[in-house]
Parts: sequence; structure tokens; C-alpha cells
Amino acid sequence: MSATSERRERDRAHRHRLIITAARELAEAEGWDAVTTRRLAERVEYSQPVLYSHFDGKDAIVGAVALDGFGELATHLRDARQGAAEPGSALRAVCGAYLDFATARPALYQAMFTLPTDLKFASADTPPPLRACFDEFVACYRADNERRELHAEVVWSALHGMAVLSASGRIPPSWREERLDFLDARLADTPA
Amino acid sequence: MSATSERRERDRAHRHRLIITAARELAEAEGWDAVTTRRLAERVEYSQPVLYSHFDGKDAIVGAVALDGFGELATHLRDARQGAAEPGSALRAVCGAYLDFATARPALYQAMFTLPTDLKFASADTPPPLRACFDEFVACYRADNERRELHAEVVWSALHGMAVLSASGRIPPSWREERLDFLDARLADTPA
DNA sequence: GAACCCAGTATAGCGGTGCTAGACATCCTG
DNA sequence: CAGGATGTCTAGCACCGCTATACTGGGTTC
Repeated sequence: MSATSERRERDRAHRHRLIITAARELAEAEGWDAVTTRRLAERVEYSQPVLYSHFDGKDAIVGAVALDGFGELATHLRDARQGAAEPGSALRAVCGAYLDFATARPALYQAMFTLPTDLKFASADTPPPLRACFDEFVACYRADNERRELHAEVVWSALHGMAVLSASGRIPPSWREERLDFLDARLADTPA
Repeated sequence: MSATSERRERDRAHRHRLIITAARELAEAEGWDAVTTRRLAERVEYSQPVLYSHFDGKDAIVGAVALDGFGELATHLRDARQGAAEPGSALRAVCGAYLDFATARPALYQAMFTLPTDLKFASADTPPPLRACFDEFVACYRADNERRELHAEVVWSALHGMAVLSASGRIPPSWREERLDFLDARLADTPA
């Protein structure tokens, strides 16, 4: 029983990932409106009910894509922070990387922040990748800064606001760099 | 022909508003998912096609509700700014009023910022109420500040980010005041 | 005053949605 | 090799946004 059931479980996990990546590719190619359960099923070459044996519903699929996105965003931010020439420029680098991510993968960003998902953010069971993203902002402040978490929250809020307001054309995309410089100048850690 | 047709036009305008307020009330009571064209038609006691004689589609109805929201937000922000004891506390008052509005009317705020609408924000034809909201932030900075518009954009972005991130439970709602104080302290106009 | 006309309304229906019950096949187990 | 569990598909439900078509009742004209 073990060998075959193990293989089945592998196949199942493989198909699980297949559904997630197919949903993401379809969304990035044609937008989330095009991601219907029928089209998704057709794309993975299974019938609709199979999707429901892997996920509780469409929202859960979107949530799985979003979770992937948080994982990628976390590494993206970490790379930017660690690649900064000096500690003082870490925040600026992370902020730029954040907006890059949001504009480069709009569909993914949409799944992470504006689409209805099954992701729970209630309390201690925050998904680790989401926490990892937040921690990248926190890490831009000195450890002895008692309010570094609060600062990180505000920075993240500002970046998210800039991302969605510029994506919907409510603020002009032209002065992106100036906004980022301003944000960095005003919200960065005060040097010791 | 004039008297009756004028009355008809009045009736029509009245019904136009009836649809908008019905959509808004339904959304605020049961969320936007519950606002379907059928339920909305039933609520205004007309049949579905009547909605389409007033609006291009559901998105346009949401857009009309959103436009109402921007008008209300503008006056709300103006009241807060003008009610500030001294010019130096205007920004703080406006920011507080903004978050109050977002948390007090979540469905309305959703229509204004996250739902798909027909509102055009492309270029010069920005809807006046939206421009009025933005101008309230600008007015919190001195007129000789050359970058007051840029500052206003960043403040608005931060507030919007705080509104949606706390509404979705990604940042804790507890430290709201501290975040606002921090935002005001760092982003306010530098005194002359 | 009667015939006409037309704006405005409702009925009924189209193609699509997310989701699921039941029939069916396929493979492991005893 | 039969029995049973596992897994998949077909078919369909209730609902969605939206619209073509039929109808009706008031205003206009002869």
C-alpha cells in the first residue's frame, strides 16, 4: 500500500501546484476576470470538480496564489535590503523593490491585496511569508528602536497606497522616484 | 408638451438618485456581493432593464455611489481641517478624519477605491469631488511649499494603505493613534 | 373624439458564473 | 478473482450581468 499511495500523494501534490501556477499564469496573461473555474479546469486538463478536491473554492485558489506572491515578495525585498551599499540606504532600496514588484506583477499583487481570498490574518496564525515581508521593513530600522514595528507599518501602508493609487491612475506615476526619496527622507531611522 | 415632459424629467432624476441610494444602502447593509441587479431592481420596485436605462451597467452604478462618497469625504475632510485649532494641527485632524471615514463607511470606501468602477481618473477630466479630496490634503501645507502636491500624494497614499491594511487585518487596529501621530510628525510641513 | 404613436416598462431569455450530486471507471486489497 | 474504496467526469442547479422583444398607457394630431 505504501509505494503506490506515496506516488499518488506525489501526483496529487504535483497537480496542486499545477492548478496554482495555471491560475497565476492565466491571471497574469488575461487578468483575474478570465480566471474562471471552467477555464482553469480546461487549462490543467482536468474537469471542474477536481479543483474542489484540492481547494475549498475559487477564493482559496486565489489565496494560494497570493501566498506564493508573499513568498516571492519577501525574497525580493530581502535581496534589495542585503544588496544595499550601506545600512542607511536599506530602507530606500526595499521601498523601491516593493514598488517594482507591485508594478511588474500587477495581477499577483492584486491577488495579494485587493481580491477576496481565504487567507486568515486574524491573529498569531499569520502566514509566515506575510510575516517575512513585514520583517524586511522592520529590519531596515535599528534594533534599539522601540517603535520600529510601528514605523514599518506606516512605511508599508504608504507603499501599498502608492502602489494602488498609481495603478488606478489617481496619482501620477511620473514622480515615483521623488515620492520614494521623500518617504525615505522622512520615515527613515534617525541616525544614532 | 413642456409641462409633462419636465415632470417626467424630474421623475427620472428622482429615480436616478433612488437607484444610487438603494445600491449604497444595500451595500452598507449586506456588502457589495449582495448588490445584484436583480435585488437592486426589486428594492427600487422596478424591473432590471430600468437600471440600464439610467446607467451603462453595474460598474457605472458602483461608480455613481463612489462619486457620492468622494463628495462626502471632501466635505468631511474640509470640516476637519477648518475645525483645527491652529494651522499646525490641520494635517493631523484631516488624517484622523480620513481614517474615521474609511472605517465608519467600509462599503462606501470599498466602492471608491477597490471595486471596479467606470470612473475615469486618466487625465484632466478628474471628477471634481475627487480633486476636492486631494486638495484638502494639499491645503494642509503652506502655499510657498513647492512640493506640497507631492507631500499630499504621499500622505494620502499612507492613509489609504493604513485603511485597507487594517481593514483586512494585516496591521493591528490598536495603534491607530500612534501611527497617525507618527505620520503627522514626520510628514507635516516644516515650520517656517 | 377617435386614431395614432411612441416613450417607458416588463417578460423572458441568453450565455456565463461558482459549485455539487450522482453515475461511472479504475486501481488496490483480501 | 470478486469487493470495495478512491478518484474522475457528466450533468445540472441557482444565480449572475445584460438585452431583445412584446406590450401598455398617456400625449399628440387630424
